[in-house]
Amino acid sequence: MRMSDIIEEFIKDLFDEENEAIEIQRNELAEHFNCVPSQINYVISTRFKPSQGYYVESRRGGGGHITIKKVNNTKEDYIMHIINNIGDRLTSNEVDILISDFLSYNIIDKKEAKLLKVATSDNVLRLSKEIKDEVRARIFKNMLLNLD
Amino acid sequence: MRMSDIIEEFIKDLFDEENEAIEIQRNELAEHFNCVPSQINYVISTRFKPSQGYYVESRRGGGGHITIKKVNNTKEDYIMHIINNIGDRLTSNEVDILISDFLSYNIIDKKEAKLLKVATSDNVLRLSKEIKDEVRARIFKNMLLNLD
DNA sequence: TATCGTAAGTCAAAGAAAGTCAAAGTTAAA
DNA sequence: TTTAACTTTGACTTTCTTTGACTTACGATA
Repeated sequence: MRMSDIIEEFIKDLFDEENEAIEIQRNELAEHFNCVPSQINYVISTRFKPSQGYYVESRRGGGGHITIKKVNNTKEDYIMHIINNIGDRLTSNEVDILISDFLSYNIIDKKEAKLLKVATSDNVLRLSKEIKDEVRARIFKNMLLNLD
Repeated sequence: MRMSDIIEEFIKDLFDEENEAIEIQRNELAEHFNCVPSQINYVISTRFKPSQGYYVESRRGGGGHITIKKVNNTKEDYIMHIINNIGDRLTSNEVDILISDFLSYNIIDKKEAKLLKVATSDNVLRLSKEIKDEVRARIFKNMLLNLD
C-alpha cells in the first residue's frame, strides 16, 4: 500500500466523531511515518482539497502546525456540487451568476452574498487576468465551504 | 503553546471590562514568564500595533513602564480605525490577531470571522510573497467595510 | 551638573516549523 | 509498450519565534 494512502487514512482517523478540526505537526508526522516532510504536503494537497470537503490552514515557525477542517457533510449537496464543478478559474461574471442563483434558492443570505462578492471582486483582487481568475476560484470555493 | 501567544493573552486579559489602558513592567513580566525581556518587545510589536487597535507608550529608567492603550469607541469607529491603520499590506498572522480581537470585542460574529479568515488565508491566496500581502490587505479592508 | 543605577529599546543571529519545486521513481491506461 | 499520471525524495526557501549582546533614556543624588 502506498505511503500516501496510509498517511491519508491516519489523518482521517484523527477526525473522530465530533472532531471537525484536527491539528498536526508536519515534521512529527513525517517522522512517525519515516518519510520526508514534504510528503505530508503532497498528501494534503491531493487528498484534503476543498472539493473533498476539507479546508486547510497552517502556520510556520516555532510552534507551527497544520490545521485541517472537515466541512460538515450536511452541507447542501448543491453547494458541494458547485464547488466540484468550479474549475481552476472563475470570472467575476460567473461569480455574479452563482451568487444570484444562491440567493434565489436561499442558499446564502444577503450578508454572505455581499462578502462573497467583495472578496472576489476585480477591484479588490487587482491582479493580472489569468492569476486573478485562479485566485478568485480559490477564494470563492473556500468561502462557500465555510458558510456556516 | 508559544510563549508569545501566552504573553499576548496575559496582556489582553489585563484589559478587563472598562480598562482601556494598562501598564506593565517589561522586566517583571519577562521574569514572570521566564523569558528574555526583549521577548516582551516582540510580543508588543507583533500583537499590539496601531493597526491592531492599540497604542503603546513607554518610559525607561527607574520606575519605567510600558503603557498599552486600546482604541475603542463605537464599533464603527473601531473598525474605521483599524481600516485606516492597516497599510497596503497585511500578513496572515496579523489577520489572525485582528480577527481574534474583533471576536473578543464582539465586533464580528463567528461566521464573519470564518469568512474573513478564509478569504485572506495564505493557502487560498497562494500568491508570490510580494503581492500576497497587498491583495490580503485589500480583501480584508473591503470585507470589513461591507460587514453590514 | 556629572554620574550611577535602573529600565526599556534595538537588532541580528540562531532556532523551529512549514512551503516549494522539480527530479527521479512507480503505476496505470491506452 | 509507450505514455501519462501519480508518488517519493530532497535541496532550498520562507515565515515566525526565541535569545542575547549592546544601546539609550530616565531620575535620583552626590
